[in-house]
Amino acid sequence: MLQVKELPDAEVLKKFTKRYPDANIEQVLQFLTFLRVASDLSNSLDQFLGSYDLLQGRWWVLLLLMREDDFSSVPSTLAKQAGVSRATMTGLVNGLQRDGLVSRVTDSHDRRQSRVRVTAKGQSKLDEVMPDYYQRLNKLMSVFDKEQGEHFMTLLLALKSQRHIFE
Amino acid sequence: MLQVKELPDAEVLKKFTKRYPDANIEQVLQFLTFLRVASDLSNSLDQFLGSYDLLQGRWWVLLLLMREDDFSSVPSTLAKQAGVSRATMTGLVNGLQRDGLVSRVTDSHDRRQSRVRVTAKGQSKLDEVMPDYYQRLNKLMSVFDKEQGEHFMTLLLALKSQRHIFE
DNA sequence: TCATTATAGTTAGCTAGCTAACTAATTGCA
DNA sequence: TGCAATTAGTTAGCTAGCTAACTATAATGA
Repeated sequence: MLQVKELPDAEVLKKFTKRYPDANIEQVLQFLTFLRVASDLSNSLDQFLGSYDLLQGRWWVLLLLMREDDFSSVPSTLAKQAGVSRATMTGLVNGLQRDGLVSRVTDSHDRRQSRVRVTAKGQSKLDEVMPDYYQRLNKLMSVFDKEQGEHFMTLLLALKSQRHIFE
Repeated sequence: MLQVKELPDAEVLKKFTKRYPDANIEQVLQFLTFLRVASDLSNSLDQFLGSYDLLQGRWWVLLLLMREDDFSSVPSTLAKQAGVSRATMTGLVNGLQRDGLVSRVTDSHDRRQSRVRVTAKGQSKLDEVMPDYYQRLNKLMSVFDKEQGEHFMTLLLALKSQRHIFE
């Protein structure tokens, strides 16, 4: 993820505008600020999760498993839900298994599949993390009042609808 | 970067709210949507840059070098500006050098330092990419009118000011 | 002066993403 | 029925981050 600390200043932008006349300074700053704030927050979240020996990838796998009634799922489904490749999911599950947070169960009618289940240790890990997470999230998002929060969502969804433009 | 495809639906959120009473559904959705739209756009940008054999890391190094009057800088400065470690910068410069987009110049009074300079090939690479980039960025950000764009920035900066909460 | 401290760059080894290629198992259809 | 196509999971090898440790050089201060 983009992580530029020094956004271009006025002088630099002027230089670039000269070389590349299509540049629109406001738009560039809005876009870069958007990516930058998001990556800063994402890194902060990782730092927070790191204090519980988790990172976003592993944390999400645990959360996806907790959604299920029997606290278990299959890797390919998890991969789709998490938006990562099956290969990546193999790695995430390996790490979680090594730490004792999930277990692999081969009990299945389809012998290509394996099931992944959150262990008791995995559940108590989440029970430690989540209250702290929700309290911090509450503080964070309280910078917006109700109207601002809704407007923020509207703007985000408008931007999202245009993501094909870079493809 | 967080990349969850399936944001929690109402039923799942209800289940979580039961287990973790501090959860505030609107806030969770706003936060996750924010990270998700940003990571989608970041991935789209990478796809776009990939069509020019670049990725964000390398692209930013080239841009940082183009800011300089003599098109050159030193790795440690580049690392600070790009917000990556010196080790990561070594790797980025290696890749760029292998592709002939930058060169390393050891000409220096401080023999610990080396200078990195954009080559003519690197400059023409950017001259290919940037007009296309600015045109697409223009289309993307045109979903916002002037007022919306300014409001978006205000909201982003408010959120940014709270990033310490997860640390 | 010269020993300590700080800085620059690299290397090694980690996480976490990717694609492509592989094995095993299942499904589907001629 | 049996072969082809599909699916599930893993592995190998890539990019791009990180920290920690290392070498070389420069700066500092007793």
